[in-house]
Amino acid sequence: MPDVSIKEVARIANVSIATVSRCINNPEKVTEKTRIKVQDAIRQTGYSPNRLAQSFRRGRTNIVMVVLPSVGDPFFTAVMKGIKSAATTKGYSVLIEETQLNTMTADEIGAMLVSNQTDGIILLASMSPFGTEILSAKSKRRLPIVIGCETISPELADFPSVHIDNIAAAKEATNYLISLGHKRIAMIYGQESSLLTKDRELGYRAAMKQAKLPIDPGWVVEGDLTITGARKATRNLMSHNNRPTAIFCANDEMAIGCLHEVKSSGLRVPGDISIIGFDDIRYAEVTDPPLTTISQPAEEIGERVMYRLCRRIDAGHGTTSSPEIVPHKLVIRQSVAKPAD
Amino acid sequence: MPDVSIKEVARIANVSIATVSRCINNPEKVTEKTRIKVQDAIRQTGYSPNRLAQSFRRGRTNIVMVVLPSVGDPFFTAVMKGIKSAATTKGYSVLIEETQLNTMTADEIGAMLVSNQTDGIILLASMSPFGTEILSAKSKRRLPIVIGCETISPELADFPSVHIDNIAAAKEATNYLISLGHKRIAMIYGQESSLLTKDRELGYRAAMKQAKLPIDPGWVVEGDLTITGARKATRNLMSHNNRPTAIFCANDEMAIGCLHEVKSSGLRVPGDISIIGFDDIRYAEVTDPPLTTISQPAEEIGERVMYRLCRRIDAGHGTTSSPEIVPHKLVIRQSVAKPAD
DNA sequence: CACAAGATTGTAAACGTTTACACTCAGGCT
DNA sequence: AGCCTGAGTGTAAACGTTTACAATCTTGTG
Repeated sequence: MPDVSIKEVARIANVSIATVSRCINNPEKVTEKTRIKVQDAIRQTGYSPNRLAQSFRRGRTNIVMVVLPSVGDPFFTAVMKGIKSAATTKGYSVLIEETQLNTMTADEIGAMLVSNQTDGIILLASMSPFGTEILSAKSKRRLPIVIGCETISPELADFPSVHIDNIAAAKEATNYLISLGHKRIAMIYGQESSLLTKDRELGYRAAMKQAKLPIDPGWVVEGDLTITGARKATRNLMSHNNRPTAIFCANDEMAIGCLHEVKSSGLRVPGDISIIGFDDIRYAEVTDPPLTTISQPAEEIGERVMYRLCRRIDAGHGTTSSPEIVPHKLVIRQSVAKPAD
Repeated sequence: MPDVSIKEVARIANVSIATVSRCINNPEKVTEKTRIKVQDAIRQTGYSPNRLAQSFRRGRTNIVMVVLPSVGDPFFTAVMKGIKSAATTKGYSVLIEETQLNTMTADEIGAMLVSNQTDGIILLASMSPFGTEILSAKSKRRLPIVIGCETISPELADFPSVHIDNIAAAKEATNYLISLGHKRIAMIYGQESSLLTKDRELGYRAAMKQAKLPIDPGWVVEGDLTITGARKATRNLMSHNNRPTAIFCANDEMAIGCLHEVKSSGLRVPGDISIIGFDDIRYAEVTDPPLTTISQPAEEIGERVMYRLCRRIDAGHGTTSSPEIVPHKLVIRQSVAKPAD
């Protein structure tokens, strides 16, 4: 049985195609008798509506796109989990695009936004290069966009967003190190372009300033959010003549790389160097030593951001666009101790 | 400027809509003069074709769906990377579905297969429960499906697939332990339902048999492919009265959990217990000690499987469906040593 | 019993493309 | 000049839905 359309069902059930359509979409508008007739015909033919035609007619695909830095990052996959679970209950499928992969140029993403292949977009990556692209796309066709995890750049300010208070969280992490007596505290941040990372750096600097601790410029290094990037950054830190006693990493992925590198340089963690991460990915508790880190409610962020998107899709731009701040938490494990000296 | 359709462009360029369409899709069938006229009109109006209408008309979405056990698993995300890179060069978007998440029932996946929202499917999860669903869907509408990583179950035998030789690889891993003198070798496998895991167990058993080493039934335990599952399994193994000297884990994720559990029980790796993993995820080299494991060319598998799918989509079912075996490699790091006794 | 009102169903248009087919027109041939 | 060819273009149908509107049926009421 090849393509069976609504017409065939109508013929078999001996009703009009309109009735079949109503049977499926507004069953309450149809007599029980005909409903049964039609359902029988549907079963008989194995009919299922052509989604392409539906999408076309309704102007809705029930697909949303999520743009993230990397599907490999356990933190973002945790967020994805929340997104997908919400998406499923709302009847959406999820299309994934990575920015890291360079798989799509700004133009292509822009094109995707415009050519309504998707009903809405969740941005988990700041994508500064895409900023303008998005804005122009948005004005062309008011495509619902919401932003997750990232603090929003001024140009995107009128999009709804869901995230923790990155500045406060980073401050808390740094303060924890300070409270234990650390004075020489380094930080490995992400890419220059990442706002999220910028905020965490801001928090770190604020905490240091408040404690009146100086920051050696050589202590603040870029790690591009990957293990390998962090290892390289850590090597630099280790060879620094004014070596820090603690390192704050802007995400756990980097903290894992950092941890490994410190240990393989012969130093002990936390004996010689304390390390604190960010995100609380699931590997954080099985590192050696288990990682002290800032925990984000990743899955919850995902759910909320998806529900927020749904509201945008349904209600248009009438909805509020104020940022939604979710709580973070300092999780104390064993990678941080008092400084030796 | 709201929705501008091909009609508007035609009006402005003073040609028929057919000509506009041809200008876009078959520029060579149109005079240079009209081509310029039309392109001007397109620029002027900011027109971009309605993808929904295109999809509907052409019966093609240029979207493929990949079904995997969990987006969180670094191995599968590595495969995804390959898939996405190939997909992009071929002009496809990628839709992700997880089986683990239970986000979709078999019925829903079946429905998705049938209602041609996607042009094809890549299965990275064996999904035994979906087997029949898929088959029926396949017969209803010959939807291109290819299978990656998994060995294929008999019922899916006529689908193309790309994977390593899991049996041989597991055998190699086990033989490596045996060659170092281990005699009491345990295995933590995945879910019962996972064929992939079944094959690895087969390889393990074959190697043990060949070496004439007995397998204590208590040595072969289920770990459901997650860190926590593996930790639980490891605790069982540790408390076994005939404790193994080496543990073969069916994936690295579990090996990481296993490693952590062994160490926190006070035993040393590899001093007291050797651990070998499978997949060579990126965390494998930063564990303590770095993990000896079987490496799979994950990204390559992803690319190949995607290209294979493209061929299926283009050529229909005429294409070959023989499995494509890619090479694996034993990566020796430091989690395995000679047994103490 | 007739009629109004409301519930149910049918008719047909519309969504924006692509494409088979028909048509026009220029230029080269006999 | 008439004819043929082929390139370029236009006309109109088709894809499978949804839905406004019209038509019909049912039911309750005067």
